[in-house]
Amino acid sequence: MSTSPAPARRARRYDPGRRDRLVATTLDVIAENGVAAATHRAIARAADVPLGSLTYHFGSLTELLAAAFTRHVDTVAARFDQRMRAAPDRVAALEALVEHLTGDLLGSQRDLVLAIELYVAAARDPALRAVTQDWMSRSRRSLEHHLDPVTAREVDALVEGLVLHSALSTDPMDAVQIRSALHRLAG
Amino acid sequence: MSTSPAPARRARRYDPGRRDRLVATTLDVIAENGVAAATHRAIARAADVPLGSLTYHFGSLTELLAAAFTRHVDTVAARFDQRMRAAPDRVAALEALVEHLTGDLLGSQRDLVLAIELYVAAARDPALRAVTQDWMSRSRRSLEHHLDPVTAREVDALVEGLVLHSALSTDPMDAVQIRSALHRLAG
DNA sequence: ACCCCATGTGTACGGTTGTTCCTATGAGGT
DNA sequence: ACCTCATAGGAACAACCGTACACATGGGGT
Repeated sequence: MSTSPAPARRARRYDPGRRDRLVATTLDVIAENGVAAATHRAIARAADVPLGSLTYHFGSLTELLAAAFTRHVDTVAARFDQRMRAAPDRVAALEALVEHLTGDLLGSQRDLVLAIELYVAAARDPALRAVTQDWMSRSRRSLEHHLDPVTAREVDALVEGLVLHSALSTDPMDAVQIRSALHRLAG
Repeated sequence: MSTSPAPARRARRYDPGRRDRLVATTLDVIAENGVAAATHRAIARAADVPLGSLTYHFGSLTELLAAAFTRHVDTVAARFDQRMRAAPDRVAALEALVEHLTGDLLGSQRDLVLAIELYVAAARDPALRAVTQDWMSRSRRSLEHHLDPVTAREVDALVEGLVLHSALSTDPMDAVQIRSALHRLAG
């Protein structure tokens, strides 16, 4: 009778790096079910931590969401900048962009969803808009390695539109169409 | 003592067209505070009707939101198609598009917000995605009056990106830049 | 004139949310 | 060995939500 008195007592203790893990889990939850479903409880469940742990590590839910999106933007922006920087010339840069779009972005449903969800969050919460703007400016700066500022801006807008279309449309553009559009705009 | 027994009793009765008014009010609330804030109670307050009236006229909140977005998309799509159809040739169509963007869309914060909020709603609710897709296909068909299908599609994506940028960015593109980008893509 | 039912109205319910708060615990400095 | 405080843990709260429902009311067909 007294062998197991506590009903599945949580033994977890001393969990360094939990803060980081919470940020990562938050991204997973957003990618899986959207920002709207990224509640304290859903994240706590996914990370297998008690509810109170969230508000201990992050002052508010918005703060946690901002941390998560910031991490994601950092990852994607760094990868993108590296690709653009690695291209030897304008033509190679455009091809790298096509690859980035068709391979990484439109290929992985996860990144696509996260992009849209960031727009959603930014549209709703001014505190998160800073993250979106950071993403947009970094994206533009990466493009400017091989494109003049004006063209970079136009290409950036087109890319944003392509992502949106791909996420919400039933028949997204394929690589050939995307390459053609980019070359027409920047070629 | 008995002169005013009921505390501000609502005298309203017999309100034909209330259903339509609810749809219009819903759009106002969305434009003002976003889909996230478009709750039964907020809409009821804005339309000055009791809470129960909403669920009487619309089976669910999603149904009401869909009706509102549908009305908005109908309005904008009709206006846009008329503009495109009225243009005598390709060049005039592009100029009309510039006007549509700079004048109507980017000019009125309301339409801009509603566009974004529709994306938001569509991203979250599958039932609303049909409205977004309807908008996208109608928009493309309007462009096809003077543009070949491939170009129309590319322009459509660019326009969507421009709208997104304008809504979320701090320094949106001006008419000159937009015209230049469109001509490079479709000129 | 009368009745019916579409419409209007107010309230209540069950559920979920963000956040607060109190208590427990053990790793690290002394 | 001991004390301390950053962290872990769980319960509670007030606010809000969508929806259901019971009841009033009067316009329009008869």
